[in-house]
Amino acid sequence: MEESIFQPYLATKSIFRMDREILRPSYIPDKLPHREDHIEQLAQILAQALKGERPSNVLIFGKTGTGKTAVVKYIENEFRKADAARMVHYLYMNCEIVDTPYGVLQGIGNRFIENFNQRIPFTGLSTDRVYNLLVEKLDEEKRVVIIVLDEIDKIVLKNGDDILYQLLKINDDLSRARVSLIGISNDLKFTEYLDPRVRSRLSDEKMVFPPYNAEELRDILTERARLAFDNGAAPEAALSLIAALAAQEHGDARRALDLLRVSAELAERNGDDRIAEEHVQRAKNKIELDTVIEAVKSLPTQSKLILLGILLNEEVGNTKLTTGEVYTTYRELCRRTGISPLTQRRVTDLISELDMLGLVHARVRSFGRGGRTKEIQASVPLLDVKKVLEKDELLAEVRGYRLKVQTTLI
DNA sequence: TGTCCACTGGAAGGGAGGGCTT
DNA sequence: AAGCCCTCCCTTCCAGTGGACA
Repeated sequence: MEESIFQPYLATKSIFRMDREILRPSYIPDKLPHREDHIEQLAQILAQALKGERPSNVLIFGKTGTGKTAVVKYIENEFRKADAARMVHYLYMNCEIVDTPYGVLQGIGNRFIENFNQRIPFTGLSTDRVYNLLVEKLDEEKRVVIIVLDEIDKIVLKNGDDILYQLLKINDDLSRARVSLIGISNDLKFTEYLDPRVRSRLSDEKMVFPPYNAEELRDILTERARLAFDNGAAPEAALSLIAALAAQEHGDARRALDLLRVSAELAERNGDDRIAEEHVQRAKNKIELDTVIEAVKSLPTQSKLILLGILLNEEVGNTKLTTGEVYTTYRELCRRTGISPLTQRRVTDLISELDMLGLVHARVRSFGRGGRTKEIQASVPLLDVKKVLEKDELLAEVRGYRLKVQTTLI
């Protein structure tokens, strides 16, 4: 066969044993190290459902990557196995993606509607209508419905607790079906935003998932590495390093697994047969940069313009900016690109969004007579991000544009 | 001690885009 | 076609504010 340019890459022997899905956070292994107790506790509560009774509502707390979602999905699989007759419906919903009351009701409802044409549309009906439709659908049969609301704090923060109130009292409107809720939150304080009645009904049972420490992370990595790699491809030293790095980042197991996967990919691409410390360090940098670049790419144009404005200032040595300065630069960029400018009020909000995404630092500071404003600073690598921004066709007019250096008088 | 700057961030509301109901 | 309803993105309006300075 003729040599193709792909040949060298195909020839390198993969250090992954089979598909690398095993290292993705979405993969649910048969064993979740250091979460056995939580699984058991949750199983005990939810087992009621198999007797046809409504289990208690559960609230689960824990930071990202502490295994909340994994445990909940694990239980879902167990229900699949145990409940052949499908009396128990277990449905998972992420409130960060579906973040409106309407969306949640619609999402739940559609799980019970097989006929595509009868599905609840994503807009158009009144929320009450959708609720009634949902009640009607659920009550068609005697069944127990367990609804998992992941990132439940997101929806409460945005829309208040009306939707939870509605879902909690849905059992009063049902005669045959029964509904239980499992809420998952990153934020321990989130119940403070709830109406006391909602709070007490929602948290019949509470569970807290503590962050993993380095040792526990190493166990998790070892377990996964055993499945994913051939012997020796992931030496203990490498796993320990990854565990240590991830433990520094608040014990996030998802981070640890990502780091392992990317380290392995880098080792493989390099033609090495095992993961070395160097691969781990490079993987760490790569992940950090990739995350930022992805976030920047998916920004709406207006936010890109604002971010570019902040970076252009940084380029000329102006690192700490006020809202006013950012807005002035932004207006200039709008003028040059022909994009119609937003009001300063809106731009403040967009700056706050950039802050939440971790792309800039913005904190409110008072300069006395100089007024009270945000102090804004980019927190992304200037050159890499600028390159990404300038790829946007809408920003073509300002490619290579530089700000004039301020002549400081003093 | 009070003033006053440059905003902040809440509230209300408009209107576009989507889609059902009658 | 007219009348609703929902969400998203945005504008307008504005009371409120931390702290350097007079």
